[in-house]
Amino acid sequence: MAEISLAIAGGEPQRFPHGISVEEALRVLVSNKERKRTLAVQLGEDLVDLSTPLIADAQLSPITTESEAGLRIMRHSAAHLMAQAVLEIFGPEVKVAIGPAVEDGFYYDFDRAEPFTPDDFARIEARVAEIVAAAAPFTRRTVTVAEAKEFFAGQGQKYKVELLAEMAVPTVTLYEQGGFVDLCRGPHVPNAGFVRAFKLVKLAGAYWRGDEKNVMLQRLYGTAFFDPKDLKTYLFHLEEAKKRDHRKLGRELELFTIQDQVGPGLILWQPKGALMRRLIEDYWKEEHYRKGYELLYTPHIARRDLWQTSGHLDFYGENMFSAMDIDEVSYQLKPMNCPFHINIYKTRMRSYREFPIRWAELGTVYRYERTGVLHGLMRVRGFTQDDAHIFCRPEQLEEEIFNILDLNLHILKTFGFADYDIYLSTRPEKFVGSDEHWLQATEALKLALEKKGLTYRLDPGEGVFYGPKIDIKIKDVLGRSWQCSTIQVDFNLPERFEMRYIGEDGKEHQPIMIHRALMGSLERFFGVLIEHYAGAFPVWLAPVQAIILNITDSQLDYAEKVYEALRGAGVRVAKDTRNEKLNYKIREAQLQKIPFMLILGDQEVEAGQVTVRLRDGKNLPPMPVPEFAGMISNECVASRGW
RNA sequence: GCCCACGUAGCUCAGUCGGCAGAGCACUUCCUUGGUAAGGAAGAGGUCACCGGUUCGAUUCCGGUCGUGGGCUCCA
Repeated sequence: MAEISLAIAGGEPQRFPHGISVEEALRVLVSNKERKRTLAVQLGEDLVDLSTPLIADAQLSPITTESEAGLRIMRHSAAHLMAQAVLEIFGPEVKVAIGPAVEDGFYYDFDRAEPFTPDDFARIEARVAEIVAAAAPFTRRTVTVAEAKEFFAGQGQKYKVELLAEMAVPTVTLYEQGGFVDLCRGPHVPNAGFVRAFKLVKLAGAYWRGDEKNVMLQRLYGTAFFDPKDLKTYLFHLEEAKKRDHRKLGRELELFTIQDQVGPGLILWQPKGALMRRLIEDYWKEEHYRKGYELLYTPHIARRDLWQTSGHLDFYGENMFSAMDIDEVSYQLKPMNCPFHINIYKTRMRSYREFPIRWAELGTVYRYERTGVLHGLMRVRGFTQDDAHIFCRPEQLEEEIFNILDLNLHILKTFGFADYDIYLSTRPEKFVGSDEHWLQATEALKLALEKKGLTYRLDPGEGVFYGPKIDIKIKDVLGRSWQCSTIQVDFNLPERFEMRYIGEDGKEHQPIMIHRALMGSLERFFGVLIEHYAGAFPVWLAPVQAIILNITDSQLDYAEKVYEALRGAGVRVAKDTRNEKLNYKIREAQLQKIPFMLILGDQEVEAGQVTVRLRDGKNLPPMPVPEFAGMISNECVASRGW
C-alpha cells in the first residue's frame, strides 16, 4: 500500500499508510492534550471529521474546542441531539426539517401537529442530557442519493426527501448518533459527550425554506457550549443586553413612548427625547450645510397621480397607507421623499453648471409595515429619514459617492459608531436601465469605497431594481444588525419623470440621481444610539447635562443662583431641591444617567463653588461655576467638532 | 400577515382551583435638614386590554378583537 505524507499546517510532514483516519494521524502529529480537544480538522477548504480516511498528501489544521469553528461544529451536533430527543419523546410522526448552527447557537425546525410548549423544554433538555451522558458516537456513511431517499421515505421524513430531490450530486452523507439518522454534510463532534452545556432558549414559527407560501414549522432555538461556565456567561450577557434595551431605557429615561391609543409603530417623542432629536437634527443640518447641501421641506401627502408616475404604486404599493379622497381627488401618504425633490428639480430647466445639486430633507414618511415586524424605535410605521438626493452627471458619480461616504462616516463617528458592516449590492434579476449604466455605476460605487479605504462585502444580485447600492449596518448590543445608512443610484426615476439638463454640448441629457440616507431614520438611529450608550449619553447629547443637588434648605438661594448662571451659559442644567437626603438625590440622578451632579453644601456656598460628581462615581475637585460651564462647552466642541 | 407566549395601579410583579383585587417603587401630605446610590409615617391611585359567550356570579373558564414580546417573511 502506498504511503502518504501528512503534516500539521506549518509543521514537518510525516509518512502514513494510505487510508489512515484523521484521528490516527493526529495521534502521531499532535500532543495527547491537543488531540483530545480536537473535534475536526480543516483539510484545504473543507472541514472533516476525525474518522475521515486520508487518501492523499495533506496539511491538517486541527479544529479544537477553543475555536469559533469548533464551537459551530459542536452546536450543529447539538442540533442533531435535540432532534433525536424530540423524536424519542414525541414519536417518529414528528417530521424534521433542517437544523443548522447559527450565530449564538442553533435551531432545528420540526413539523408536528401539536405545538411545543415551554414545559416541553425541560423534558427535551433532560433527554439531551441523557444522550450526552451516554456519549453516543457520531458515525458518518456515504450513500447514493437514491439510497438516502429510500431511507428517509421509509421513515416518512418527507422534508429530507424533498431536500434530496433537489440535490445535483451522486452521493450524500448521513450522520447517525443514538439511532437518529440525519442527512448532513457535517462535520460533527466525535461523540455526544462534547456537548457539555446545552439549553433550549426559544420557540418560534418559521416557514419551510423561509417561504411564507409554505407550511409553518416549529423552530426550537437552543444554544450549547463546551464549558457550562460559558453558558452562564452567555446568559449573563443576555441579561445585561436587556438592560440596555432601548424600549426599557426609553421609558425609564422618558425619551419616547408608544401608546396603544395612538397606534402601533407610531412614536411619541417625550421632552427629553425631543431635545436630543433637536440636537441631532441641528448637528446634521450644520454638517450638511458645510458639505454643500441645501435643505428642503416637502408635504406629507400628495396626489395619487404622483405615486403613479413615480411607480411607487406598482413596486411599493403594498407598503403604502391606503388612499384618502379629498374633493374627489385621491391622495396618499408619502412612503418616500424623492418624487417631491424631483418636482422641485423640474420647476425649471437645469444646466450642467448647477451640478452637483445636493438637496437634503428630514422628511417624515409613512410605511405600512406588517404588525409582526414592528419593534420599538427600530421598526416603525412613521419615521423621519435624513434623506437627500443628488443630481449629477455620470462622470461626477464616483466623486459624489466618495463625498457621501466621507460625510457618512464622519457623522457616524461623531455619534460614537466606528464598527459597522458595509455591503455593496449589485444588479438583481429584474432591473431597469442599460447594462452600460449598471456597470458604470457599480464601478463608481466600488472605486469610491476603495478610495475611502473601506472593506465591504459584495451582495450579488441584492441591489434594488433601479440601481446598485451601498448599505451600512450598525450592530446593536443584542447582536442584531440594523441598516442605517444607504446610498442608492437610481436609473428609474429620472426616466419616469423625464428629468433633463442642458449639457456643455447644448443638448438635453438625463441626470444621474443618487438617493441617500445616513442615519437612515431618526427613530431607528435614536434606538441604536440609546443601546450603544446604554442611556449614558455623551455630554453633547445628554438631555440633562448637569443637575444641582443641594444638601439642605440652607443652600436654596445659592442653588438658584448657580442654576441661573448655568442656564445663562447654555448648560442644560436641572435642579433637585426637594427635601430629600443627598444619597437619595444622587441615586435618582445616577439612574437618570446625568453626566454631572453638582453638590451644593455650606462649604460650596461659602467658597462660591460647586463640587462635581461624575456618573461613574468619581468626584472632580470643587470649582467655580464659570469654570464648570467652560468645561462642558469644551467637551461639546470636542465631541461635535464645532 | 404567519407561529408561540403574554396583557392585573405610572413602573416591576404577586394573586384569585369562579364569589365585590394586593406588594414594592413612583406620586401627594406631614415629620425629618441629613455630605456622595433609597430616613420615617399617612394618603390617593385599578371598569384586572377590549368585545362577546358559559355561569346565580367572570379579572379568573371559552371564543374573537386589539396590543406587546421572540421568531419567520419583509425592510430605513
